[in-house]
Amino acid sequence: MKIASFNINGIKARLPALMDWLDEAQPDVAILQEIKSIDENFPREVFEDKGYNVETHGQKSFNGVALLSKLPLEDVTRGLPGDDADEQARYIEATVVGDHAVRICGLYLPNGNPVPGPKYDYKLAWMKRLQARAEELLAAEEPFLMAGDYNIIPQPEDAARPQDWVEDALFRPESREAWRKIVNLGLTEAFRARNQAPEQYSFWDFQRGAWQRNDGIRIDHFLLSPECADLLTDCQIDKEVRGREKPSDHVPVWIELAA
DNA sequence: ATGACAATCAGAGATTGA
Repeated sequence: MKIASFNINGIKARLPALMDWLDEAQPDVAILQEIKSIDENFPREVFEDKGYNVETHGQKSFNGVALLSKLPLEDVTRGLPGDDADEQARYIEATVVGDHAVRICGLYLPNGNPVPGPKYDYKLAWMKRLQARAEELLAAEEPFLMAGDYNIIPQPEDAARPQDWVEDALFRPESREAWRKIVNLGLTEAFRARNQAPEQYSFWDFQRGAWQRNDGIRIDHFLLSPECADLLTDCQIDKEVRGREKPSDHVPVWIELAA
């Protein structure tokens, strides 16, 4: 089963690029972030015509996540537990049943800039809630994954110019500590489990010719439960997508599971 | 210190992103 994550930066603006990528990459499941659309305006029919089931958790203008799946999406829940007052659409869960049942958690973790400030406080609080959700799911001892745009640069080697990010919410010590606390619950970061190569990025800023200079960062991740990590057979980044017509600033990351 | 770039909503320019 091929499961991909892609921050598309606007479903309306990215529809042609997204359709082209789906046609060639043929993921069984696509976890999308930043649809920037309310549910009613998401073009679900064009994906259903390709054989995908569609579940969205959108909001007006900003954020918004979605799941596309060739297998049925079961027990869908929207929103990250732990704060009923949180109105930002950044989290969706569903179960996909192939050879194994896998709980899919799609997330768009807050950016958190500027630091310090309320946006950074919100990021760290959101990560605590994500940790709590991971602890709940781990207790079941079943396959699950949390994937999406984490807005976290885990290590210096995950940035072309780490010195540029030391004061940034994506790389601050508090951010990376919160990330490590989640990983250290016993989750496997899929990409580094299979690839130690340098200069592997998933985001290049639109500005200053970042793509042309390969000035990127790796901030889109898959975290796998032990039972899910045992099924992992591959993890790759579709880097070339960034060089196409009207691209997102992120590119797809995908895993292959023996599921 | 600022702006560079893109998307959204709205119908200009502010807001957000990373």
